[in-house]
Amino acid sequence: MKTRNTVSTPSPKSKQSLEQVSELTTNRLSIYLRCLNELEASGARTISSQALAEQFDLNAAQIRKDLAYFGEFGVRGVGYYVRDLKRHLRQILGLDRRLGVCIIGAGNLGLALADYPGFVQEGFEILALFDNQTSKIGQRSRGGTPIYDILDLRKHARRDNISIAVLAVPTSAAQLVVDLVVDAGIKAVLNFSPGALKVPDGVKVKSVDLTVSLESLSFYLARGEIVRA
Amino acid sequence: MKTRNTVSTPSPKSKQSLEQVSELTTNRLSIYLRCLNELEASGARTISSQALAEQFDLNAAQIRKDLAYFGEFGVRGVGYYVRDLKRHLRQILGLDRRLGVCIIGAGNLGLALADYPGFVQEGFEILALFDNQTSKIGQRSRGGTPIYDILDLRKHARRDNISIAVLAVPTSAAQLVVDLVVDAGIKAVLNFSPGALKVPDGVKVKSVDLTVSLESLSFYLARGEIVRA
DNA sequence: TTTTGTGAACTAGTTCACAGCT
DNA sequence: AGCTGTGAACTAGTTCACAAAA
Repeated sequence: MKTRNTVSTPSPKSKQSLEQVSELTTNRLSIYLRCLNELEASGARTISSQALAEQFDLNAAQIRKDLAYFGEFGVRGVGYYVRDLKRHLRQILGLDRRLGVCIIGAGNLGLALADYPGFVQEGFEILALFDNQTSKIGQRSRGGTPIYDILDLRKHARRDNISIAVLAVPTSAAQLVVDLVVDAGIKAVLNFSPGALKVPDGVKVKSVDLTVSLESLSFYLARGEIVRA
Repeated sequence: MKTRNTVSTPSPKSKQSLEQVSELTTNRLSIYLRCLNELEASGARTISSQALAEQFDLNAAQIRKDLAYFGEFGVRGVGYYVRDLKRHLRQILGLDRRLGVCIIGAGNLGLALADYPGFVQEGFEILALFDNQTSKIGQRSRGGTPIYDILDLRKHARRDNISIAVLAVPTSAAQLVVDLVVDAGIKAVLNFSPGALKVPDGVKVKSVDLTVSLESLSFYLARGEIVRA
């Protein structure tokens, strides 16, 4: 609407570099991409926000608003071209390239994550595991991911261009390890340890807190009993 | 001064059964409990919301407001008694009892979760794994959790009083499996499969979506490059 | 017509600031 | 004095509803 530029590729808004996009929005972009993958697999060429919302239990206005932060990808009277929108979302999410991932902690969880099929997806590539136990260093996960010495993290991070670290270490080691990760120049961390981690500005941490999740379910169960009583 | 044998709690507000408490609040209750555990371990007897906020990077007013949904646990001029508040939080979160947990899917992830130390905590007890592969049924996880036939889920759920199911199955099986879980009378599900699950009212699903988490980190990295450019 | 993109209205969540209790 | 509990103010997020475009 603002752009007079009527080219087929809808030039991304200047908004993109100026406005702060909420994490709730970016999480949904990821969900939209997944929906589009399904739609494309089922042969759909176009989809309206209305149809997308109905099919995947979302809100149509929210879909449009989320997308509108990044450009005008739709066609009025038609909807969105599935293939086009997919491409745009992949670009917005930075998935139009390889993303090197390492997993720190070659315990049960780390090894499981290394071979988790849902994890090896889109542009992500799990390049290495790291641990401090000498008995593990030099071994490989079942799927073949090599286990290196945590002390060599910086070296490998640079050489293999690792951009995301997944933390699967005991709680007691978490802060120490994330400091090493930051030191190795890695700017994005997916943390499975409970509790908050201190990192400098410019480093992003996302935490999956299993204790909080379970306790929240417990609350729900306890509450349900009260209500029913 | 302090609880002598205060069996009757400072009468929980009638609010408790009436008002709808946000999930953000219940997640934070879990975090507060963790903080209190740390504080108690370090010998603190009382803590003010201010001190709690400073020490754990929270907001004092929010702590007070969150707690106030459930009762008046503080003492003006003093703060909160650590041990008392811990007890109240455990009761609110329904952790003052055993909670039977099962894990569905005895693949890498399911087996790792069964033995994950952070998982066996508070009132939670991982009682069983379930799978449909005959080669796995009858075996045990390293930590000793038995693997049963998914078809016997209902039987075991009743016998062992399982109240929470953790789903660690392939995406393609997720909806089918959650239907079995619901059918077995389980009312709370922690889902590790990507994508939404349909469940009837009265069943609570919490999802940990690793794809969304990773893609959100990727977005952050891509955005960072744009900003810096 | 259909459907987008978006201001406006609404709802939810957070933080402020202070009366009132200890 | 110190600190809680809470209305009020503020901020963030969602949904509505409609003008404009295809």
